[in-house]
Amino acid sequence: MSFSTKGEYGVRLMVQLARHYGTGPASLAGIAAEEDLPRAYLEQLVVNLREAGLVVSTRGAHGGYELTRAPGLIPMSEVLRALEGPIAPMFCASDDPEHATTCDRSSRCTVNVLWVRVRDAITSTLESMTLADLTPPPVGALDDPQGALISQ
Amino acid sequence: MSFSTKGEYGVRLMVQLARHYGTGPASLAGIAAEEDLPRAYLEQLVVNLREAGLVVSTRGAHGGYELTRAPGLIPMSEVLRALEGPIAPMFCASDDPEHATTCDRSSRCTVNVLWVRVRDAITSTLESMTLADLTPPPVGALDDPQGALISQ
DNA sequence: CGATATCCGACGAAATCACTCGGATATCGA
DNA sequence: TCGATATCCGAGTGATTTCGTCGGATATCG
Repeated sequence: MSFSTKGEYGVRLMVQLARHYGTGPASLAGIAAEEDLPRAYLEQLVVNLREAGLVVSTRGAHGGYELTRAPGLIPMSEVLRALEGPIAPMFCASDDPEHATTCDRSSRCTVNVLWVRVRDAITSTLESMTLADLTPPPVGALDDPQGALISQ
Repeated sequence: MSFSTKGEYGVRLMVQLARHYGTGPASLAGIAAEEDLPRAYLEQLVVNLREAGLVVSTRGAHGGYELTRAPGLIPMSEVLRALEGPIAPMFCASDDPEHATTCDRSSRCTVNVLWVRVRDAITSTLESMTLADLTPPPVGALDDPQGALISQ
């Protein structure tokens, strides 16, 4: 019962992009260095983020990736769905109707409600948080009272 | 992001034990047949349930397993912790303090709060449901709308 | 005694995870 | 135009986890 490193690294990648938001594209090499993550692996993850429309890329020198929206407008549910696929604690309780394989026990299954409730708890939590909630304030904002609240 | 078959099969096993609650031990062979699950595999899972104090076993002929408590007194959080280990969507957000490996990023990590909230959403959902909520009422219980026969 | 169970450890195939590698393509500054 | 810098893309790989199976020891009941 845990997210993989795709979710972990991908979220950290997105936080870095949020910190650079508005200052042009940031390269994977730079982010990999800042977060101490394998660059070639991030390359794989960012494909999913791009296909989900969360980031856009600029090729060539001084290229890189940037968010397509302000961090406050990007719910974490969208980020994790892009990285890890549909949120489904069990195959019979996916939030993607396409991947919800109807199990042959459905008629007499009394357990499904458990997985559905767990799924809804996860998705509503992820929907209630945005990238901005995970992004530390810029370096100069030492007297920001909410900054201390986030970093606790 | 999903529970394994340990969680799935184990919960279904527990539901069967709940249905048999109060009528003496139920054998794994019988439950495996009822749920169409591999008996030898259930044998492995039930070890964890026994060690967690959720079931007791009776050896020998006419032996089997039975719940140690009424289904209504068994929260699903306890069942899934026994089957899947500590609930932790990320290694740095385990509900078992012993397994909560302090990550070296903890001082500057802004992402941890996300995993903690997801974890709390899962655990509180699992704590709010008991085995009785997943156990269909017995066939002859038409005059027991509250399911009191199983839940207490 | 023999049928029925739990108990216990070991083994193994298959899938998934967490990457790495090599090269093709695009863009910029000099 | 050249070369440095990046993204893009598919393939491959070793380690780990998952999902079981198997064989046998032990306990209990009739």
